Amino acid sequence: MQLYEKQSIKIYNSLTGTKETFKPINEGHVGMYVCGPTVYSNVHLGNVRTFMSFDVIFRYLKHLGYKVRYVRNITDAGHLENDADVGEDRIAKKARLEQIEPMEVVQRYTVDFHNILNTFNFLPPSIEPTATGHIIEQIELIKTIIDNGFAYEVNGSVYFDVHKFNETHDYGKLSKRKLEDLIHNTRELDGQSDKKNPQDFALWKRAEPQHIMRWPSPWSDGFPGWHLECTAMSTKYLGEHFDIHGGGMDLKFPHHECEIAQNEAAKGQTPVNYWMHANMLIMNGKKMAKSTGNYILPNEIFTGDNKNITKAFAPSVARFFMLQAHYRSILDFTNDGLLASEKGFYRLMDAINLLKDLKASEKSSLDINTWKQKCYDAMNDDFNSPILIAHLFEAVKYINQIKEGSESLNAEDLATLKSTINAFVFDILGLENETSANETGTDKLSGAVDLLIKLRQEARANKDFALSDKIRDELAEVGIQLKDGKDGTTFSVN
RNA sequence: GGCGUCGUGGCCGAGUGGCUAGGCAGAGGUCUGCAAAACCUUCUACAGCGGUUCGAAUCCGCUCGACGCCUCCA
Repeated sequence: MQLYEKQSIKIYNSLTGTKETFKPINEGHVGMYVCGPTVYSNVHLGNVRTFMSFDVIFRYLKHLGYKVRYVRNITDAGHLENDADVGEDRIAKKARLEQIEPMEVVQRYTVDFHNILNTFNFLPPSIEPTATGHIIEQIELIKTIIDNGFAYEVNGSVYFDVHKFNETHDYGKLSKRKLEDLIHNTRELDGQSDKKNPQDFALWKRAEPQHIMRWPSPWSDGFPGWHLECTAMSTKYLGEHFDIHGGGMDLKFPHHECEIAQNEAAKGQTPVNYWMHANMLIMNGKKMAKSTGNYILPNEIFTGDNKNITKAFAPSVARFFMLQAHYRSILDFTNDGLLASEKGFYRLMDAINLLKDLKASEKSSLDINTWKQKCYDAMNDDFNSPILIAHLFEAVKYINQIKEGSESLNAEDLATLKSTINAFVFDILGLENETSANETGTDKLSGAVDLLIKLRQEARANKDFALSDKIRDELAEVGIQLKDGKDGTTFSVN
């Protein structure tokens, strides 16, 4: 029996605006697609937050025993800089500015992206396809959409006919927009356009002569449109109809709306059962923007080399900070918030480090199974990591109380506590125990500190408090804190 | 302007039609040679104005504000 047969998940579906009980198309299997980054610059911290939300969702689904195929693409083909139908794509622009090949840009920032995600302890997705690796699939998809009458060719470019599509389908159902409103609100753009209507979007663009990234197609030497790759790759690896599609809130319109339209136009069915959108990350109460300095690169969190923070933070601290907010809430990234999370995080880790020394009793005074189910209930309720963390702090209290002898657990309950807390903290939230990360050093260190603890104990027995305090205070200065308890002294490295 | 997502105590952040979120910070206590840690107890809330209801911070309406998309930016 798999865990998912006992734990019923509810997911907030952006399409319907309600929480729905999750039921996969094929029992025991989950197909999940998340829109990945465009690799033309360092990955945005907000993007990291979005992917972190789905990393935890991926981890939890796997924990429940689902066989999950998690597809997250890399956009390496470049998009037009605006919808005005003119201008160069973002990757080509970056390449021109830095005087390197477009694929060098792609390579550099793909490596950077993977490095950052590894540092944050992300699990790699099952498949990480690239847009340039699926040009043929995209061309085939365009052909189908043209054949079905929902796209037209003009001067070597192909556009999706939104007005035609809307006659028989509902364009705007995800973002709750009406085509009439879109028409009414569309601005007049200066550049001349081949489009029949401003709401139409490109499926294929003819490349200008200076455009480096280009592929042959039945219509022109050119490149695929902005929204097409996700449709092509999700269909290829997850099928025409799959379970979960995720991404940042900012992608809801037009990107995801267009994906739905492309799928319905090409395959005649809506592609996704559960649409999930992660909310934005802001900083100091405002939108992050390079131009105003209200900005931080993910890497600068680890080095502390940014004026918006006062010190460096461990990757797990930043991860813990982000997971203390629900994925559908706007999260404000602040130095004070990080400092508070850091203290809480290390308190959690200290308690976990105490677990291995806890001794089982004859009887249990705590109801561990109820607590365990509360942890599952939290994650089952639309992956509510903040509630889960609240329950984990409940366990911190348990652990400290057991250590002090005011509460007790029998062997079976103690084992349940250990396995549950390890599963949720490390496997599901993906945190790392920073304090004992380098095990080899820790063994030697603990031997040395244990000796100092023994010397201090002797000094205290002899009422030589000057010496005992010297040992305690000087260890504290190098970041080793002694903790006197009923059963002797332990220490933690900060 | 349109469409979304929101607006919770000193700070961060959950949740909910009537019953403790949690973290950080503050206060008191237990323990300690003194501290720290830990444990116990505890003070600050639900943007504003109306309405529905026996009862709303929770539902509805309006106002104000924030953030996102509509327009390059995750």
